[in-house]
Amino acid sequence: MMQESGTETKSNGSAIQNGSGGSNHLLECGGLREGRSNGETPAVDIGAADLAHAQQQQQQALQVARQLLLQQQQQQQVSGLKSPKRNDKQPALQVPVSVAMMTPQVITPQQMQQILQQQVLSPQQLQVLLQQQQALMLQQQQLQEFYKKQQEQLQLQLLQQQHAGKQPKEQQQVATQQLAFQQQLLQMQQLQQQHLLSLQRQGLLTIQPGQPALPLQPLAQGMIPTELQQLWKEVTSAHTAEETTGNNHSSLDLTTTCVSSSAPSKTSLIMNPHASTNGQLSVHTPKRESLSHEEHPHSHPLYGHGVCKWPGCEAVCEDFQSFLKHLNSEHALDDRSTAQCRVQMQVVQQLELQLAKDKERLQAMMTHLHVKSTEPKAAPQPLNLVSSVTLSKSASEASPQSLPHTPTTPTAPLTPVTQGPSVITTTSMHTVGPIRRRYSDKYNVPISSADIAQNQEFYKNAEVRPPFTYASLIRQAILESPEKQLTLNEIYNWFTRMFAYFRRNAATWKGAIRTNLSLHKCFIRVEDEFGSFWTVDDEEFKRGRHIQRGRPRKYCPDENFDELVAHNPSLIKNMQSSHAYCTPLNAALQASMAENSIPLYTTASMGNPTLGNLASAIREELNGAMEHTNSNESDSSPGRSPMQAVHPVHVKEEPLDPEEGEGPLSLVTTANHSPDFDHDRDYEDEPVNEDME
DNA sequence: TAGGAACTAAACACTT
DNA sequence: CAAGTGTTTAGTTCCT
Repeated sequence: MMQESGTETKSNGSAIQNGSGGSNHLLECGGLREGRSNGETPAVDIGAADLAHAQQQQQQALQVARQLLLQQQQQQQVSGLKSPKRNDKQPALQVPVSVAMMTPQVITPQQMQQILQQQVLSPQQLQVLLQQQQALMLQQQQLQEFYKKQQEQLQLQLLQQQHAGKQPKEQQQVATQQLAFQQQLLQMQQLQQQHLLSLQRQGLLTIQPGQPALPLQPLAQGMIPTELQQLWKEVTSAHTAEETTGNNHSSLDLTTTCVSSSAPSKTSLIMNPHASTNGQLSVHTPKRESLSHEEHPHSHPLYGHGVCKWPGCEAVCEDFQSFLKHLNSEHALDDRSTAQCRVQMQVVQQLELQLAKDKERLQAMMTHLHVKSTEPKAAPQPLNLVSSVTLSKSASEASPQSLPHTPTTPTAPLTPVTQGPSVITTTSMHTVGPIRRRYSDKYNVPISSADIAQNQEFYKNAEVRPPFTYASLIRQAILESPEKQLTLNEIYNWFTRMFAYFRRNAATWKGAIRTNLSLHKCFIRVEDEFGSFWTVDDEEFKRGRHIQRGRPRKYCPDENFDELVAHNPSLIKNMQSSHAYCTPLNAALQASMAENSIPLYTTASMGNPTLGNLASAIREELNGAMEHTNSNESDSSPGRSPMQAVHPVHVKEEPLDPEEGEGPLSLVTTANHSPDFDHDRDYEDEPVNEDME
């Protein structure tokens, strides 16, 4: 079990509470407290987890690159003026194929989600993303330029041939086009390969365990016969079409535009068909190569420095001729080469997808950050938090399909991501370690139902720790309920219902819930004849600090108080916590406060109108004084209601005087404390009052 | 580095 | 008595 815990800790990783080595195990061990011993396991588990995590990051990076690529391509396609017949002809093929082809390397929707969530966007990361994007754009530009040139060349050739005018025009042109196209393909592949390599170098692209040497397989020469066939067909038809349009110049321009803009996607387009029909060929790659070499003998992408650059080959070839020989013999079109090409295509496709998605996300993030940063209240840190939230949102939105959320295996490095979402820490992705995402509490940014709803499906199915604090979640659960109140058990149920993560280790998180309910002032326990339930004082929650350690016990059936409560069942926790020190008047005052701050209780707390009014008056006075005090207290009691601020400290009275009276002692003790509402006295200055009494 | 916040674990008390 | 509930404290980790 220790291992389990370790694993989970890791997997959840940074996300969760990496922190307590001891506590983490509990998460996994489902309440096996005894299992606490763990100091040792962590190390081992961590290793494995780290690996997993690294993989995940790599995948992430891969997808980022892909998305960028894809998006660029899409943009180009859209902008591409008369995108040629090619696009028209094979539009349907592309999608299915690409999807199918991606499968092997596909990141499950969940993983994607997690990745997205995990995306801890530190400034450095943003920078990296931007840089990557820039690099990609540069490459795109290069591609475009290249295609322009190619087109020009092609046109020149055409013109020349037409000049010669000996051969049947059509044949000549087709042949020329074919030549040029082959060349283009090669060049394009080369560029893509370079791009992939560069990605690799940047660490964006990593070899996946199941895909050995993947990145090393260039597209060059990867054209499958069918693809070539398709391509040529298109070329032919396209050319014909161009001819019909007449003007060579205009067609030239158009072509240039089209090609340049849609070339990359075309590649995939053309290739895609292949995926389905595992190529049998009719056209020969060798031919193509030799053709292209005739024109650019030394520019063969697979040949350089006297070495065959076919992935994993590196055979030494004295001269270009021998290289060609070698190429044709060793890397002829066979199953292996085809498979390699296919794999490479998948890689490219994935990269494209990821690029597109990540670009979207990046934009959303930046937009969001910008917006938030302009908001007066938002502090830099909250911004991060908020943005992170948005991040996860956009992530899920961007990839709705990624929501099939089949929970990944427990050992999967999912969690790390989890934490990411909410907490974009300044720690870069590599150090994703313990990112504790505490989303709304800290900065008084309550989770909106939308926040949770956005990823509701995800959290329901993925065993990912939600990036919200317990307090936030509890609040959410309560607020979501029709009555705005829930029993403890109902809160439990909400957690298990809404979050797959809370379907295990019940002892741990249930305990955490109880602790939070007790410690956070914003949670108010209300008793009625049927039992007790919890409500939330949203104002208190928004105030920020919820935990007030050492405050007097809330749960103390004091006689006077009980009576009061009997009439005002909704007397809140706040009151309870301090009632011990207070007289009924105090209670009334608190009730009034509750009334003002907690609409929910208005009626109840107003049980005694007179008291309520009186209390209100007093409260106002108090507020004035307290505000003064609070302003000095700064963060120590921002959320504290005046009453609580007044009696913050009864802290350990019970423990302190064990002799005094057991059992409901706290009540007794507290009750004895200060029968009169002596609030103006600052108890904080006098930590231990009991003794004084 | 200190302090605050969040979390976890645990102990204890009370209720059902 | 056991289980559930509620409170409190201590310790850990993370973040500022």
